[in-house]
Amino acid sequence: MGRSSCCSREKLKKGAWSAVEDKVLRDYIRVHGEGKWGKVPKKAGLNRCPRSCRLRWLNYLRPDIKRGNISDEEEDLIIRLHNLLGNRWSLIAGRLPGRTDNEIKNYWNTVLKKKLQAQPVASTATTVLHSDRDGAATLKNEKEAEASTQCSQDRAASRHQQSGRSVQNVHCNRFNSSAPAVGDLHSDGSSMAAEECDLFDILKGLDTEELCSRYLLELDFFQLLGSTVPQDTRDWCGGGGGGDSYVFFDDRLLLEGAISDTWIGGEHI
DNA sequence: AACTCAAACAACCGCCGGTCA
DNA sequence: ATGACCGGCGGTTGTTTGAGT
Repeated sequence: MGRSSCCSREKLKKGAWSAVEDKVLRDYIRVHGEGKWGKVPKKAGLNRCPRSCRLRWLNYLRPDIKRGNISDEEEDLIIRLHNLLGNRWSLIAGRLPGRTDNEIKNYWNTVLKKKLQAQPVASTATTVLHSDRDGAATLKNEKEAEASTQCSQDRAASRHQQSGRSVQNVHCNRFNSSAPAVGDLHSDGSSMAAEECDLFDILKGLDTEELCSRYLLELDFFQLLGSTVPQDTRDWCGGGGGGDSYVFFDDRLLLEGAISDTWIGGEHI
């Protein structure tokens, strides 16, 4: 399995792209469209490997890419989605129109990770659940905490089992009590297009391993998958634009006494 | 002005799953 | 059935930039 780098296999240019190369690639894709990356370098006359072309297009040249700083709302959303999905950058990026997985990954690794680490309660795998107000939902020991976070780590581990690569940066911060409320995030309804936040669409991106936390399993999660999606969830997913009743769907998964209390912070619903 | 260091960003790499000949 | 290829993903590395001294 695997393969040697296509760039090193042949004598292809590596490193930063020049403006000329950008233009050539952009023009080529404008005419021929995306896809068939294997043929792009030759046809476009670029001395680059196909993967490099694809990456350059996806992460930089695509016209719908939003350049510039990550807004507070976007940052909030990234944190929340990361809580839920772990390092599934492409899935997270799929919820942030105009942002690439690479951009989000970089942002997480350089900014958010430090921010969350600076908040002692927030984000380590062994302080998964914590209530700093009444303590009711605090996990009493690390084993419990680890059990609830193991699933996403397992997934990452299995992904890397064969390669023997160590698993790093696999976080499971879904009970991050410092995370701001989604109601704040979406109160203007602007950070997500309606079609972008369909509950089922999001759930499609998950697998059962992602949901194997004992806390999640204790909830009647699958009921959510049936026809009884709560109205307020639909409201939020519809991007209804305002209102105080927005409840993110994974809040639902956590809405059990102190858990939800902890995660939501109590002031937002 | 020169240097150091950290942050930010772009790009590469290894791997996996799907597809197709 | 099999192997090569392609597209995609996440982790890591290299380079650039900017702040601080």
